Formats: sequence, structure tokens, C-alpha cells
Amino acid sequence: MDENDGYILESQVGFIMRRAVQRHIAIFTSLIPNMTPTQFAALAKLCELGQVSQNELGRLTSMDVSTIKGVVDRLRGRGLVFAEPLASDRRRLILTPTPQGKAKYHELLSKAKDVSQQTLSPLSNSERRHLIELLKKLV
Amino acid sequence: MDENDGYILESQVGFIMRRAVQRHIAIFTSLIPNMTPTQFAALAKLCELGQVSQNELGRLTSMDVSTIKGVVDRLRGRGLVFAEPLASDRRRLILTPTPQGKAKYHELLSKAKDVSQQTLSPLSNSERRHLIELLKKLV
DNA sequence: TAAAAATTGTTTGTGTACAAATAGACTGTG
DNA sequence: CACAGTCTATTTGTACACAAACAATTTTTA
Repeated sequence: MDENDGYILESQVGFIMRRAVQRHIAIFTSLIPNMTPTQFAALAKLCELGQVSQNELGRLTSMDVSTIKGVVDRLRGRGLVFAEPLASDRRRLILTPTPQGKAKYHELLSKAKDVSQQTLSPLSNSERRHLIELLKKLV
Repeated sequence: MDENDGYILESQVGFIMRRAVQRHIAIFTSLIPNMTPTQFAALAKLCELGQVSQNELGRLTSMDVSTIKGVVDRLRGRGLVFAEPLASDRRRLILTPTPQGKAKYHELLSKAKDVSQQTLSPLSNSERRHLIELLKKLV
């Protein structure tokens, strides 16, 4: 009997996805050195919506409550996001992008597109579409 | 012009991959509650090789030197891995799976296969092969 | 052989990621 | 109205992930 019993680590979907994400983050970091992919995702979604509570932003960007708190705190610390409790529901912490936050988002948008392109650069156009389609079925 | 300028967060490859990895880790955790995917990868590779240095194991499993140290320390703490300095090159920390480590690996192997299958369950067989093929081009 | 370069491992600091526990605030039903 | 359940946010603890700096040990090369 084979020791591995037919289990090849390098062919497991989880292992490969982890490596693909690592490569993507490296590309992101090289093109956008002073912001993380997670921070950009939160800022982008917030700029798209204009106004949203912290937990709701977390849900929309697939971040756990304590993760989104850390991300938002860092964006607030950099003056890109403004937060205040909602008067009509004092549980909620309402977030708004600051003018600098909006400016930063628009400034980084084309680079963010480059990140996606560069991540997908080993693939043809039809392969890119196909990959996105398959991955969307996996979430 | 549109505010988003054609940038749809939910369609960016990095965002989708992050979500797919989150789902995969959730599946892994539900089927194998007392070990992380990373720890299992390190243990699996070590059992496959029988003997390897810590940094080399990190390279083979795509883990940074400080990441692999933490992972190995936890495996050692659970008695699954044995470590000792190599006499002929005193920089190297040589790792070996303990008998319990090998037993644990073989015990978890079929569940690890289930994790991969369940992760890919929204896809047909040909889609699964295609996804793996495309992802391998991305690493 | 002596100095320079490379390799291995450790440590520190920052940033996700998630589980679990907690507190405060709202909502719905009896 | 009361109170049970739900929702928001915070806090704590564990575990990756990586950059950067460091010490110790080979290896290279001048």
C-alpha cells in the first residue's frame, strides 16, 4: 500500500487556494504598499454605499465582527473613515468615508484593477472568466 | 461617470478567493475540529518525507519561516512531531513525525479527503478538474 | 586562510481571522 | 408592560501570515 494513500497535498483545493491567495496578496502589496486588500475592500464597499454600520460592512465584505472592528479602527486611525453612533439605534456605529477616504479610494482604483489583472495574468481571457465563474460557485 | 468606475468588489478574483478559502477552512474545521489546515499540511508533508528541516518544511508547504516555526511548535507541543538539531549542520532543526504523529495523520487522511470533496461539492467532476487546473496556473 | 556571502532559525511587530463571552440596546409576544 | 429573544459592538484568546532585524553557523571566494 502507498504511504500517501493517494493524498497529494499539492493537488488539494484548499492548499492550492491558500497559495493562490498568498500570491494575490503579494501582488496587491507590491502595487499598493500602504494598504491591505482587506482594508481596501472595506473602504471600497463603504465608498460605494456612502453610509453603513460597522457590522453590516463586515457582512458585506465577509469579515467577522472582531475582524471588521480592527480593519475599521485602522481606517479611522488614518482619517479615511468617520464613525458615530446612530441616534435612532444606539447599538449601531455608523460609518462614513471622509473626503480623504473617498479621495484615497478613487486614487487607488486603477491600481486595484491592475492587481486583479496581474493576478490573472497567467490565464487567457476565457480562462479568467471561467475561473471567476467556478470560484463564485464555491462561495 | 459611475461612482464605482466599473470596479465591482464582489467580482474581483482576490475577494472571491478569500471567500472561497474562508468557506474551505470552515468545512475543514467542521470535519477536523482539533487541527488547522496549516497544521495538517505540515504534518502530511512531514509524514510523506519522514525527515526534513524546519525551514525546508516551510518552503514545501508555502509557509514563512516564522509561520512554520509556530505551526511546528504547536505540533511538537501535542507530541506529533519530534525535533533535534542536526549534528553535521548545527543550523538545521531536523523534524520527524512521532509514532503518534504518523497515527494521527493516517487517522485524519480520509477526513481530509472528505474536506476536499465537500469543498468542491458545488461543482461537477469536470468543473472540479478544470478549477484545480486553473488555480495551479495561478500559483 | 580570512573575509564576504548565504543559510537556518528566532524574535518582534502588525494585520487578518474566528470562537466565545460580555454588555447594552432594540423588538416581539404574551 | 414585562421579559425573552435578537442584534450590535467590544474584548479576549488562539492561530496564521509576512516583513524586518538578529545571531549562529556553514559555504564561497578572493
